[in-house]
Amino acid sequence: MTDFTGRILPLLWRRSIPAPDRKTGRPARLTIDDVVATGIRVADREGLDAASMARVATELAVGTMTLYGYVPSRPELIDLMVDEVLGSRDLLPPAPGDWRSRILRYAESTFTIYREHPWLARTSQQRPPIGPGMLADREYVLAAISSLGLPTSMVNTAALTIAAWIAGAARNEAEGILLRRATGETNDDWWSQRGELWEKWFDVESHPAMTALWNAGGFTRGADEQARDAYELGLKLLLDGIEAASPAQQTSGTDPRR
Amino acid sequence: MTDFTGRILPLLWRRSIPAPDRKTGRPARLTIDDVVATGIRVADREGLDAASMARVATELAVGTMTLYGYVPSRPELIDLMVDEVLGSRDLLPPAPGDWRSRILRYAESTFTIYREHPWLARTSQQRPPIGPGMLADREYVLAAISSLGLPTSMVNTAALTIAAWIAGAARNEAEGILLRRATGETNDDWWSQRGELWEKWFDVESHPAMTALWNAGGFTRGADEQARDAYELGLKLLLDGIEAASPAQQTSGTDPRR
DNA sequence: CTTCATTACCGTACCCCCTACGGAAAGTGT
DNA sequence: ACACTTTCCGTAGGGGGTACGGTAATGAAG
Repeated sequence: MTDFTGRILPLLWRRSIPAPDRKTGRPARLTIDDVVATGIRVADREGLDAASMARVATELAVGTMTLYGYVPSRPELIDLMVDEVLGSRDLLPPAPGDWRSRILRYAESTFTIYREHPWLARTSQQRPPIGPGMLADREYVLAAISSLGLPTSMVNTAALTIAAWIAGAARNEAEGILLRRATGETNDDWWSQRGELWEKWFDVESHPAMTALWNAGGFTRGADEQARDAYELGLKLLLDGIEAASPAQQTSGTDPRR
Repeated sequence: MTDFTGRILPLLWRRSIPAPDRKTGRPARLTIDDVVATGIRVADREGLDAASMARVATELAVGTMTLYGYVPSRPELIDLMVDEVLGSRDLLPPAPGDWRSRILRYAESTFTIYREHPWLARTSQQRPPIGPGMLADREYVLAAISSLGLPTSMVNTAALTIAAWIAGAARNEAEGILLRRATGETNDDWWSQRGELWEKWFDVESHPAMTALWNAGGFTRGADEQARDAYELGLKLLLDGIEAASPAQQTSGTDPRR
């Protein structure tokens, strides 16, 4: 079978390479894409942990060890799943309009994939799989930022800032979805259940700011709404600040949304 | 032994409650604090996965199942570890100075605990353990924001925004530490290893913005430096934006740092 | 001092996971 | 029919979490 010597890149970029087209030997029953797609399907429905080697193999009606002929090990399978999902976004061709609406489209798309594949929230951001999907993602953000005319040294910084904010919010939402599935209660259910016990242990004396804000009605919105508010505030501040740092503002006036 | 009926709050708040002081029966060899402290110690040194029930028990020279007399199950142990660590910060009494320096102190402190306990990056942000440590954390941020005089409806939103940005950056850094430990290579090592293969698979045509930025020297800084730059840019923009939204600016002029 | 009630300790067993190894199986070409 | 190549996968070994039920250690009562 294929010899993976610690390298996952040929697998990530397998579609850029002509298939080896073997003539001899026992024909394979599956393709890598079958394995990756099944992993994604199981993870979508039952979470990342459920997408075990044994489970994916069973789903494909194949022995567990057969998968190791397609993929070096489970971590690599997960990398392939991540890149596959990132590559499934319809970001290209670049959205028309100014940079802001392009970023907003990116944000929408990011939230969408995290909602469809909430297990993404449990994969590492550092050292992502360097495959076509992930690069297309970066390219889109960089293209949007580049149109601003920022100094070169700031372009990637600004892109990382915006992407990190959006991904963080999407991950938080996805984490909430996972927890709702796992526990059967929503975030708001959960917080209000604890609310009952606040009376019992919460020490008013040592939490004056929190108490004051509570009494002033500063906690009336639900947890999910608060998270949304924070996301939108942060995004607005970051976009405004970056736009203000650019020499030539193409859009004048304040942003019409909100 | 103690009967946990699905409730972890009494464990989190155990220090606010007088010990039951049993007179009869076999005396316990351990305390919950022993178990939690050992869990933290193991996780600090070898990662969250290493802090298994079996391992923590061995460390305490006790049978695995003995731990279940102190803690309902492993997830609860981890919650207790998280709250313990959050509570170990020296945030109180509130730092002197304006709100900005208070937030910067919070940020420093957050980075410190994530560096000392990088496994925190692998614990959920949504639905954190509602214990004394986590509440003290929130209280500090709310107190700092409150001094700004923002409209009530915006206080918690601003606090969440800032806390989320800081925690996200601290988590990213911590994730890097975990990966360095696990793989033995730094982030920059890792990226430069991949760099060799860019020539092989990267398609210049479909990544014009990235290619242009590369040629302009926009990727000369290392991955960790880029992440730091992005963190600092984001923090500055968020703080500036929030300050600008407050009616009474106590500090006038631009911020002296940078 | 014995016995009992109470509490804590923990060995065993079951189920699930990942994966190294090596032999069996299923094709092609001769 | 045979060799050759490639794929399939059973077995086994090392982890992990935790339910169950028996055993050990104490204070109190007799």
